[in-house]
Amino acid sequence: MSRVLVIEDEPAILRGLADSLRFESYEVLTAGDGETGYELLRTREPDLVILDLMLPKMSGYDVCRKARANGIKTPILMLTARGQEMDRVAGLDLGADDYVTKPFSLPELLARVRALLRRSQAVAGANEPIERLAFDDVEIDFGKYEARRAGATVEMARKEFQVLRYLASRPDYVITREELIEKVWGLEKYPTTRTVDNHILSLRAKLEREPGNPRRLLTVHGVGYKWSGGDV
Amino acid sequence: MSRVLVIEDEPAILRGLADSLRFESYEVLTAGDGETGYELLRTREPDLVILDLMLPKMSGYDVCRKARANGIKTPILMLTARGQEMDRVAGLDLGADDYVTKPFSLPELLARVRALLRRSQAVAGANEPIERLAFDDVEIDFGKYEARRAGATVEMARKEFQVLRYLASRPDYVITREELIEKVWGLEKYPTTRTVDNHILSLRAKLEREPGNPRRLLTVHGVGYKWSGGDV
DNA sequence: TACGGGCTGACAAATTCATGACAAAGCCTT
DNA sequence: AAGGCTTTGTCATGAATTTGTCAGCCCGTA
Repeated sequence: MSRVLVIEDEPAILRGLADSLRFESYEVLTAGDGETGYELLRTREPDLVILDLMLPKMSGYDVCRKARANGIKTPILMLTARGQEMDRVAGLDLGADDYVTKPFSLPELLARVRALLRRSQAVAGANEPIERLAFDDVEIDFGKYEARRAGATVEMARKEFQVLRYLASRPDYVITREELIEKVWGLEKYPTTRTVDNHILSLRAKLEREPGNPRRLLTVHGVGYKWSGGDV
Repeated sequence: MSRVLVIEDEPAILRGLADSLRFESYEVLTAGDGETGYELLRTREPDLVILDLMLPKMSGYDVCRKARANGIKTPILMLTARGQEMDRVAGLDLGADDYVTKPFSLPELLARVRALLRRSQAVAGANEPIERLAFDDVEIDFGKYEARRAGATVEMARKEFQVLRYLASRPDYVITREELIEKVWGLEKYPTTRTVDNHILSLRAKLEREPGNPRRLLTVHGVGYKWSGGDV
């Protein structure tokens, strides 16, 4: 799961936030002042920062500005006390991505956290996931989660779509099982490499002309699998 | 570059927006009340309008409605205060193209501005909210919040209209519960994903021929739901 | 106060997914 | 070319996750 850094000086709020976030199974880092917070932001590379505006040693303002000035693009969710007279637009102009006023509703804050993370992950995708894939008599649309073969719908499970999508996004490159697990399953889950084989197996059964003698989903012995895009 | 009209009565926000937009090298027009704003919209033909909902003399609501009534198709980005009693989708009903709740994140607002401009320059929107939907023996008018089946009125709750509308605006594409919640409910409210299921359930009960074996409102296990528009 | 809409929680049902075992295939050494 | 070790194919099975469904509660409105 994602790593969230909370920088907040009021112990009660810090505690509550950290607990709630952990309950939602985020990894949580905390800091009680701006300087410590900035160090953690810089060194531990969280996926999201929840940043109070009023902090000892270095204000949230400054943490935010300094982070952006140093090219740190981590999404920042600002916490400010209501009535804290601050030009909101200007505040966000520092580079914060969203904004919640204290006292805040915890569900709302969590919702915003999720939304920010979702958005940042959507952007961060290293090599563009492909939207469509066509070969032989098969057509696959990853946005619709639809697969057809010779016009007929083929039922595929989510993991199958994901595995295939990842492989096919880098045609002809060999992908190790470890990489596949990291990218498709994420870092939290860590199934056996055997599991990957099974998904390959069922993909072959559904998509290959001769599942026992694959032409598209190829094994590279001792290394991993690859998607072969060329004509066969 | 594009010309943007900002209609907003709070000077601090107006100023901040105008500066930011200019910094992004847009040409910016401003108005502090609805009447002036509407005049500028009519006479200066901006490429985009950022429109506050609460305005002196003529509300953003009315500006929007009047503009559309007069055939002005300029994209409109609505600004609404949080908690302001406004239904998210209903806001779009007026003919606004997008909206942002205050306090908003400036980067997000700018992103939406760019998106709207891009969209308007390309072909008219891919996933505009739809106004009407007809299938099998069912007819739905989202503007009027009316649904009929075999000619007889079907009572549907507002949330049901909204959920259906969002799904049906992107036929065949799988929408996650999270996205549905964000788009229909917004981030201030954040119901359980279970809630989504219930609305789907009741929609199926009202619209599907065989609610237990749906043909239109389909589940995509592990991902979300989709509206299937094709013939069945 | 009654009522409909809407949210939650609980449990059952459905589906996907992970694992382990064993067979088959591949690779390397001799 | 044979043997031995490693890697992969394949399948059955049970665990885990996800969804369907329903009853009950809360809330704002008439």
